[in-house]
Amino acid sequence: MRNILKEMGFKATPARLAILYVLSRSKTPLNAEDILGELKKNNKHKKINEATVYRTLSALEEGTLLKRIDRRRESAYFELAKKHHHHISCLGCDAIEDFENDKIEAALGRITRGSYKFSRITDHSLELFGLCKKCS
Amino acid sequence: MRNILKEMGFKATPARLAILYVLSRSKTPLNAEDILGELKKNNKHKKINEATVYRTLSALEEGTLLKRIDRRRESAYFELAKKHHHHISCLGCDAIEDFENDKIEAALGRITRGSYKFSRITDHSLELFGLCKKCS
DNA sequence: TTTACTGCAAACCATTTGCAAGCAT
DNA sequence: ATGCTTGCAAATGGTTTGCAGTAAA
Repeated sequence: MRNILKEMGFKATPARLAILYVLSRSKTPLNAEDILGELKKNNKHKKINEATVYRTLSALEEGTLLKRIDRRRESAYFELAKKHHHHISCLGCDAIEDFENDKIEAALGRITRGSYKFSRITDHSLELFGLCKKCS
Repeated sequence: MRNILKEMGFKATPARLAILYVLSRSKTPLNAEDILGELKKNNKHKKINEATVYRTLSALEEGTLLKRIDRRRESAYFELAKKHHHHISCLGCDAIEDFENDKIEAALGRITRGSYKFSRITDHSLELFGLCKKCS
C-alpha cells in the first residue's frame, strides 16, 4: 500500500494508510462518516480529521485507487478499485451485493464504438436497486 | 399533462405544468437551476420559487413521471420518464447522448434472477462517461 | 529543506423545511 | 370549505476551503 501510494506520487502518510486500511478491511463500500467512525475506534488514528478523510478520498479517487459508487444516498461511498464490478443496493437497508457480467461489458464496448457524438468512453456506472430478501 | 397529474393524485397547478412544459421541451436532462432559468424567461412563471421546483421534482420523481439521472455533477438532473434508456455524458462539457440496448437489459434481467440476496430489483442506473468528439 | 499534507474552523451550496397565505378541487 | 401547494426565509448537512503548523521526501 505504502509503495502504491508513492508510485502514484502521493506521500505515504499515516492518515492515508489508515484510511486505506479501513477500506481494505471492509466488505462493503463506505462513506466518509463510516471511515471516520472506524478511525475513531483506533487510538492511534483517533485524531484524523474529517477534512483529511474527504481530501484523501478525493485524491485517491482521482488517482484511480478508489472508486466512487452511486448508492442513491445523500453521501458518497467508496471502495478500493480492484476488479471491475457493479452492485445491487437495497433501498430498504444497507445490504449490497456485487456482480459482474461479461456480456454486458462486451455490449458496452460496442456502444462506445457505435456512438456518433463520443470518441472515447472512459468509464461507466452500472448500479441496480431493489429490495433484499429481508426487506421485501 | 394536466390529466396525468390528476391521475397520479397531484393537483394540476400552474407551477407544475410549467415545470413539466420546460422538461418536455428540453432535448437534455435539466437540473433545478436550469429549470428555474427557463421559467424566469417567461413572465407568467417568473415568480415560481426555487423550493417549489425542488418539491415538484421530488414529488414527480416519486410518482415516476420524472427520472433522476446521475451525471457526476454536483446537482441532480431530471428528464421526463418516457422510453427506458441510458446516457453517455461528456466529462468535459454538457454533451449527452442517449442509448438503449436490448442485450444489456436482458442480461440485467438474468442477474436479477440469479441474485442470492435480492428478491426484487426495481430499477437500475447505467451511465457512461467519456469525452465527446469536441472535447477530446 | 522543500513542499505536500493535516487540523481546525469557517464557508459553501444544493437541497430541505417551517410557517402562513393561496389556490385547486 | 378543505387541505394540498406555494413563497419566503431560515436551516440543513455533506463537502470544501483558507491558513498556519507539521512531517514526508
